[in-house]
Amino acid sequence: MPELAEVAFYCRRWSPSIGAIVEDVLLHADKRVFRGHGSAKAATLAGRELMGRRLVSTRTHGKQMLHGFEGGRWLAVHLGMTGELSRPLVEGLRLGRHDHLALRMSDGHCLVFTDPRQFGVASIEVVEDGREPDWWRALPPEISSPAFTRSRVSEALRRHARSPIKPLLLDQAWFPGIGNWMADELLWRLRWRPSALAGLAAASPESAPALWRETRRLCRDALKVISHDWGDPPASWLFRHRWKDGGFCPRRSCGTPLAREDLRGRTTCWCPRCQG
DNA sequence: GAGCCTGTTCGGGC
DNA sequence: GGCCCGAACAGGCT
Repeated sequence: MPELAEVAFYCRRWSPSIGAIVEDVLLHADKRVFRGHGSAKAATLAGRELMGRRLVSTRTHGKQMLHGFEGGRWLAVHLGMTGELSRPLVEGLRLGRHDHLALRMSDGHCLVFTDPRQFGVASIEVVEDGREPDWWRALPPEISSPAFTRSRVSEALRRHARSPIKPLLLDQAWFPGIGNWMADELLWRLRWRPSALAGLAAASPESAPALWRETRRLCRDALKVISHDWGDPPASWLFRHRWKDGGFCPRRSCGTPLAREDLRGRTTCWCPRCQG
């Protein structure tokens, strides 16, 4: 599921345990989600670094999450396609076969990372200088940040002029947090055809500012609706109509049957009339 | 049983 | 080197 707003939603689930101490670490080190550590033994050793440490922060950056513990211990989580975070009570808890990491906390809750398909990643690291890990500080500007500028959007369009616009929107180096449904929503709002080359947009002076504005607006809207309680976006969004064949364009006075096809390996939904 | 899938990475080709 | 593309990863759900 997780794109920007869903990631924020899951991250928020752990934050009530900020201030609590890790009393036990259950880690299935041989699982694929710990591939960043190189070996199961290394993953187990890294997991031990969290023992006895207090959770001090949780944050997101696009689809990335970073949980900070005392003493420069960090737990990074990427949810991949099917990852989730939960915070059940320790009492009576039985872990499932896809619960790869569970931190038993001193507040009586367990911080659990689940991911059946294991496209997600969990990794633990120690950073002695008291700062966040280097790779985290090197992430591209978040869409909601001032560093995400019109000229950056314009540069993305220019640099990838020969790529269809939709795959470019999925590029986390330029649009961190945008995933498949957000990309479709954005293009539908802009009335751009997903297969149109980015260079076409780059050629028109209004395009980059429009894309910049709508991207920021969509992120804001999605966070508002989804990140607090996983609310469904309103029926006026493409979101509600794009999941299976047979949907209709929700734009007032359109109602055209939506097209749904594979583009570069990703299901893509658009309105053939509005996005002609 | 077959097909589908809200993500990322890697190797091949141009 | 830069960029574009398809394949691969895995398991639950329809």
